[in-house]
Amino acid sequence: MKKGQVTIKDIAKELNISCSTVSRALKDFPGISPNTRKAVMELANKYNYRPNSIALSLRNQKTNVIGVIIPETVHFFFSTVISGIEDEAMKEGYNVMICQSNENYEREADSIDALMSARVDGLLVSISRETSDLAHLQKVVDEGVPMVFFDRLVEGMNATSVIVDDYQGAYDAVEHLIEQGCKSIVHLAGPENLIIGRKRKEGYISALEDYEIPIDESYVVECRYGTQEEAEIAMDRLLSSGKRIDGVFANNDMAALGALKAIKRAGIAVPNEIAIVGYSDWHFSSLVHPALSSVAQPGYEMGREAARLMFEEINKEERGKSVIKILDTALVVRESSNKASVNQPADL
Amino acid sequence: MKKGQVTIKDIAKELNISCSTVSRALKDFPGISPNTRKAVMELANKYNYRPNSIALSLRNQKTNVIGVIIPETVHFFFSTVISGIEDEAMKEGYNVMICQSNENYEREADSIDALMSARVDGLLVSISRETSDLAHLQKVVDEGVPMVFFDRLVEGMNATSVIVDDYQGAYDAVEHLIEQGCKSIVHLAGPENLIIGRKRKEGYISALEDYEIPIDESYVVECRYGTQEEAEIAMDRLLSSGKRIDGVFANNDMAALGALKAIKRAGIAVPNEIAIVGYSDWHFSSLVHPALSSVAQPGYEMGREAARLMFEEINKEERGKSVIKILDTALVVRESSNKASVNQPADL
DNA sequence: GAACATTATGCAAACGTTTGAAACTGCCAA
DNA sequence: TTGGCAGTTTCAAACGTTTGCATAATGTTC
Repeated sequence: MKKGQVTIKDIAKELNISCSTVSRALKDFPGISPNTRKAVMELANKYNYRPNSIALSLRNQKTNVIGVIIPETVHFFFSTVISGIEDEAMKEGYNVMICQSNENYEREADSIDALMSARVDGLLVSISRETSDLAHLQKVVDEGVPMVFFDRLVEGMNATSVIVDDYQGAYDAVEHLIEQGCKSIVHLAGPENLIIGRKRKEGYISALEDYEIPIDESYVVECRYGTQEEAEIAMDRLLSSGKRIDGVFANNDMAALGALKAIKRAGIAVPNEIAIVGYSDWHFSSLVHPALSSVAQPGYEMGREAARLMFEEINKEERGKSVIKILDTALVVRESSNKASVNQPADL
Repeated sequence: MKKGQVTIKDIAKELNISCSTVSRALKDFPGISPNTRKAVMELANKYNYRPNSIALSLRNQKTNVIGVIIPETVHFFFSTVISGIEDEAMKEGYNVMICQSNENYEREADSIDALMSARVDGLLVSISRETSDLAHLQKVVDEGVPMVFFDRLVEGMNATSVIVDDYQGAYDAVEHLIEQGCKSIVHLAGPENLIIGRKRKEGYISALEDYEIPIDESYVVECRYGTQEEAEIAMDRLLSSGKRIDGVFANNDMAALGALKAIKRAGIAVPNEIAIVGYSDWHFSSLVHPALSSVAQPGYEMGREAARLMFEEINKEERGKSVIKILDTALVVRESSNKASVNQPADL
């Protein structure tokens, strides 16, 4: 027996008929005699024939593959996005090619090249933290390949995007802290070059303004890498500065956790003396002690929505104008910011 | 300008030369005049020419794509495996197509079909919990497509696999509990149909035997789904049964966490009255309170190793005999099982 | 000025599939 | 006998690329 998978040719040869006939028999085209059809079907079944997607792609100029570029796969939020993309793609009969940029510009550009070479029908991208030069992305647009950004909005590029309402999420979080009685709220901010971080900071500031709390820039500390250690150090410094602090709003949960650690080590009670709210509602947030309040982002929904918008673009003839879809966040209040909860025994 | 990406044909037409010449010029073949080469290169650059992988795949009968089938992407361990696979694949110039089975047999079979249709050069598979019929996998082997299993060994199929030494990992964990003075150790076991779970149970039993602790089957409770809630209920039941219990070895960290919750709610001290060790060392394990001891599995390494074995198989002519690569686990001792630590203030 | 070597280029087939058009088989009617 | 028609089937081209072989154009040699 021949190696590899069976092709239409193999079937044609074995039955002594032409490829065209086999092709038509396989798809119930009119004008094929019942006998021929039956013989073809049987052989196809016997040899487990599967249409060669590569050949189809070449002929149809369509691969039914979408490419995904994501900063890291090992990240609770992004893994939920992938899951959403995958589910939606499978439903639509698309395969998904994944590349992780590891937050590295070079690798992002290389990955885009690889995916473009693979002639993906569309690209779902969340740009790396490092990326500021947009040439590689512009090329994609110029060549007419639909592209949808998710989670991280790209400035200077008018493209369809799915993001979360970071401003509102942050506003809600800070408002909640204020309602809990906080007046001196620290913000562990994200890096300045990601819109995401800036929007959250804006939400923080607006909330303070709306409640007539004076804004003190020294209460805003940039945590560039968003790691636990970085936040811990930043928090230590703030605590030992002697400033009055009764609330912390962190740009992400890892930072919130770092802050929590520093605060506990300093012997300060959470949430009673300092209340904390994080951002992203990572998997671990509900599991630490005290359980961390956080702003939940709908990752799975984001993945599905981004894929959906992509398929819309793929299916329509002319390029429509780009949409920005904003998904709502949900503030999840847990022990770390809920002063009413502290008299109950802390659970986990 | 023509829509879509530029092809060799486009360049050939514009320069009034043949495709062959362009093709050869692009890859520095001998026998092309410097002038022609230069003209081709310039145009290729100008139009951002990228070889069409689809056409290449068809011609070379090789796609440079590997397929990955994974139970879920939203899972700390699996996401690290994906990361390892992706890094290794990119290094070797391969793209990665990912399908998640969501632990569903039907979907797993469909995904395999889709990937085979896409003519992937190899398949990396971690089978779903549900899978017991292996016909879909056997077909892959029969058609000569290299396949490597990871994490979950497939019985009745002699295939290259990368797994973790579950027996030893479990043995180490239970031995550690015994060394901490535990004598009545509960095992929250995994589902019987996954080898993984059975191996861990064997490790548990061997450790008890080696230390001459009598084995009581009622101390082994199957947690089919491995959720926190399931384990919590199981633990509640065990605690209220009046049995003496001073240690828990759980089949995974979620179950360990469920047990921890139940135990704390019952007012029993961890680790002093009951010590707990989980399995997998999920991201959250170090973050809960008390921090959970766990058996760490090298997910990233597993991904890389599986990919590496796959490329080896792809590159050699005849199918070699299948290897089973066993990676070592590492016991990470934290507060939940370290009685020496309890006098120090619990951190987080 | 014929024979030949060298250099640069083109032709055609192949990979697997689809599809419009052409062609072949019977068969019936004019 | 010819024409026409339906029912089947085949041909050929196309998608983008590579590559063995053929060919063209030029230069070199006796």
